[in-house]
Amino acid sequence: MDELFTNIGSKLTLSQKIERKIEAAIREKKLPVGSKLPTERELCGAFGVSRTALREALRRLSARGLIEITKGSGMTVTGFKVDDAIKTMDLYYDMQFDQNLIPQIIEVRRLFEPQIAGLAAAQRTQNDLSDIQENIELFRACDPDNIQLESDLDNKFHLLIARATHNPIVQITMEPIYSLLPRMRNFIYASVDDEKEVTHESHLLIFDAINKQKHTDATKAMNEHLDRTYEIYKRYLHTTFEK
Amino acid sequence: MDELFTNIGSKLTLSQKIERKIEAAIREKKLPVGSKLPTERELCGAFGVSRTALREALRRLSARGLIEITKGSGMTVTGFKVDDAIKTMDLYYDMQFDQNLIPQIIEVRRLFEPQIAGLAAAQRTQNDLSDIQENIELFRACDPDNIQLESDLDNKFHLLIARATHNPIVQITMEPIYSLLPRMRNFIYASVDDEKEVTHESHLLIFDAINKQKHTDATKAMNEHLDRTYEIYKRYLHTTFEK
DNA sequence: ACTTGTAAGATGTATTACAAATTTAAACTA
DNA sequence: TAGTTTAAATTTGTAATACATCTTACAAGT
Repeated sequence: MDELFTNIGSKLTLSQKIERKIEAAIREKKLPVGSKLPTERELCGAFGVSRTALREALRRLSARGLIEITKGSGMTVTGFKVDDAIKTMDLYYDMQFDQNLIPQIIEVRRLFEPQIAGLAAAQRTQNDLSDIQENIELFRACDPDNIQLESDLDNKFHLLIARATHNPIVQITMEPIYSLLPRMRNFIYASVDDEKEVTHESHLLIFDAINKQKHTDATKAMNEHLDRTYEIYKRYLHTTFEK
Repeated sequence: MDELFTNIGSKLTLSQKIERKIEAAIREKKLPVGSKLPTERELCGAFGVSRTALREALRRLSARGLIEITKGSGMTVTGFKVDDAIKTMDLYYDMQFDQNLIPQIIEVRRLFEPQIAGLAAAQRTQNDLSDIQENIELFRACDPDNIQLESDLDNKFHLLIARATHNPIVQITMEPIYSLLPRMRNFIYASVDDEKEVTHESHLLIFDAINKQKHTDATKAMNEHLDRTYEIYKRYLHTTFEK
């Protein structure tokens, strides 16, 4: 009797059923991206439900990034672009943020970023190069006492390289991680003295390889750069907890 | 007059303001995961808004996976776990799915999976090993005419290795990709003849390296395995479009 | 041609009422 | 007393109506 009588009533609320119907229509391109949805009144009539139930379904869809609602104007199908996915990942990392997420993030960076640098060397455009170069210059020129700006620029450097791959999946994977790094600054970045000079040199090396489209060199340079970050992290753990 | 008269109204709807307030409370752990929210009526009183506006805010939060609403019972703060993030990524890939997503996915796999195999060699447990071994055995024994099962097992193999890293970020990155692969089967997998034997051999090689915790060998074996996949893909493109 | 005013149409919010599910506690039975 | 049933109270879900606010289009006026 366990398996027999389960799942009879769908247990979904009416507004959830409506949500799924519209979502399915969007996924199947029956409602193509950019098209306008019928008005609320029309949809109420079509589904045969009250405006309350319909609107709650629409709120769900807009919260998830599937549609966009403009007061006075109407509703349009919005595609669900890279930024929506990145925001969701941001939320995830925010909720999961704790001490033991840090080693996991470092692990992923050491795993992926050298490869990313290698791909960037192959795919980068002139725009990418000038963006990275500008970032390096800003980093070099910034006040050594301004730890916040310094580490922000450092993160931006890695972000720009990820974007230079021109692969949106790489972006979605890495951008939420970079936006999380500022919160780890107190754990890692601040504990070093002559950090800035060494970082600047590393960045130059990486940029040079990407500029010259030397795939292997870029991978290697990024690898060594992150190895140093890891050493700093380990040193921090040592000085803080071991005593 | 440029700076003076800009940005007066926040342009956020009331329900969006409410959504952000509650979201902030959750992110700041003022509403810890697992705790129950006040009832709708209480929240209406607290915020001084109508039930309509409040409920639309709550619909948004539940759609995004931040809270769970149970009819008759109440509302609780849910964790926003790995599965929520994966579902979002699934939606993204579903919406972006087109011809040129395929090369991007292949690119990411060739970029990341060898590294993942290397990490798996270091982190795998006995459970991981037996799971992978079972998968290999099922693959070997499956009917060669059952293309569907065959490619599902193939995907599962790679999924198990990603899990063997025991790094949730790796999971979130790769799992949505694997769940997308079945839709690419028609594009890639089916066009090969003696695919199964070769795949089986490759999988054995990779497993062996992971089993013996040989980091470099695992990376290399996975690399070669994916190179072959890429060759198949190129061959498919050639035979299909070029003529 | 440009600005302003007006009306129509769309989404946003408020209110009231009731339906349906769950929880709680009382009443009842063995 | 322990367990079960019943009933009431609580909570979320849906409906219906009214009005507010924003957008757009178009007409009117300068």
